[in-house]
Amino acid sequence: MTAPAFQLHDHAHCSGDVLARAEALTTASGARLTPVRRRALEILLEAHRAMGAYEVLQRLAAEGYGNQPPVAYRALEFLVEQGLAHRIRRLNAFTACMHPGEAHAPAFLICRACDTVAEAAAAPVRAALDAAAADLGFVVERANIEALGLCPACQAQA
Amino acid sequence: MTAPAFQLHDHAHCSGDVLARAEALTTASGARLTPVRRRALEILLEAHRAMGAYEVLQRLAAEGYGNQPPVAYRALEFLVEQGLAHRIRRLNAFTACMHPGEAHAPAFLICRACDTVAEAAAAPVRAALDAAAADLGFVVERANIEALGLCPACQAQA
DNA sequence: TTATGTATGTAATATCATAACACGTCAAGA
DNA sequence: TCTTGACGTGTTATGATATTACATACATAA
Repeated sequence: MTAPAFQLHDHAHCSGDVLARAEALTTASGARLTPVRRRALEILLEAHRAMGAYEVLQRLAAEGYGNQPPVAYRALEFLVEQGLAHRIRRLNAFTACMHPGEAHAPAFLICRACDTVAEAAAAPVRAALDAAAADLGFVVERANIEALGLCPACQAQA
Repeated sequence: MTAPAFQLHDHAHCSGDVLARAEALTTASGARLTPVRRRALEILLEAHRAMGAYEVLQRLAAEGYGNQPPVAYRALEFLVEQGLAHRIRRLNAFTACMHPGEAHAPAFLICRACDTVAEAAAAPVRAALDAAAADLGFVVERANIEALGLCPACQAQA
């Protein structure tokens, strides 16, 4: 387990808080946060890092859920659609969204040394992207913005 | 084959031009644009769209090169490192860079209807990303910026 | 020529992801 | 009440993507 996103914080708190908001959001939108889905989200929150689908699957299976890939992929896909999790394509992995419900275009900062992933405020980034796309007449619906580099801790070590 | 990046253009010209610059750049940097590597780049340029590694491999194998995955992955990885091609993670695919040598942080605009990929000028996007990262003390080395949406042509159809 | 680094070929395997179908549950409407 | 349809889950099977490890060849410079 790598260090939490670049700084220490009250993990139990942020985790429980997010989970509560996730419940509220899904019921509000008519979606169902079923046991598998809820557990998948909890697993991501507990790990507090990006996890591969098979890794999540393993944990789910250990708790009595199905142990075939679609079980994990479906739960994760649901979470992503609901804005409760994000997919990090560079890592073929998923991570819990730390502030669901708030409108945000996430940008991910991936440390190449310790693999920690942080979610940065990317509204200005998204705005610049929309503008660049508009120049070509392209309309952006979703965007993946992923940066690879060094987190503060790993910079210090080097 | 989908339409070239959102507008018609002299394809043979842009292709040959890029290839010539690729030669110059690699020799200048001490890297070797060997036959497989050169041919992989040509294949990407001819296709003028994002291609999967296995698709490129098939073409290479048909021309007498090795037919195992590493052949394609190594050539493509080389091209990406040299800035002659880009990897589109959302599509698990690669595409030739249309203006190698020019410093640029590419952003890709992927049409979800026709799968065409365009490379947008993303200097402002990258600047915004660097700034957001700096707020967290993170230093960006490489970035993948990929947008999914609708190209002008497909917007017109809808 | 020999040593060294780099490039390529190949086999084997690891990792990631989806299609297709069966079964169960629940709620809306006949 | 019965039926129907939508949704969620489980499972089998397979497809698609990517890498490790090792062998061989080839260039360059000491």
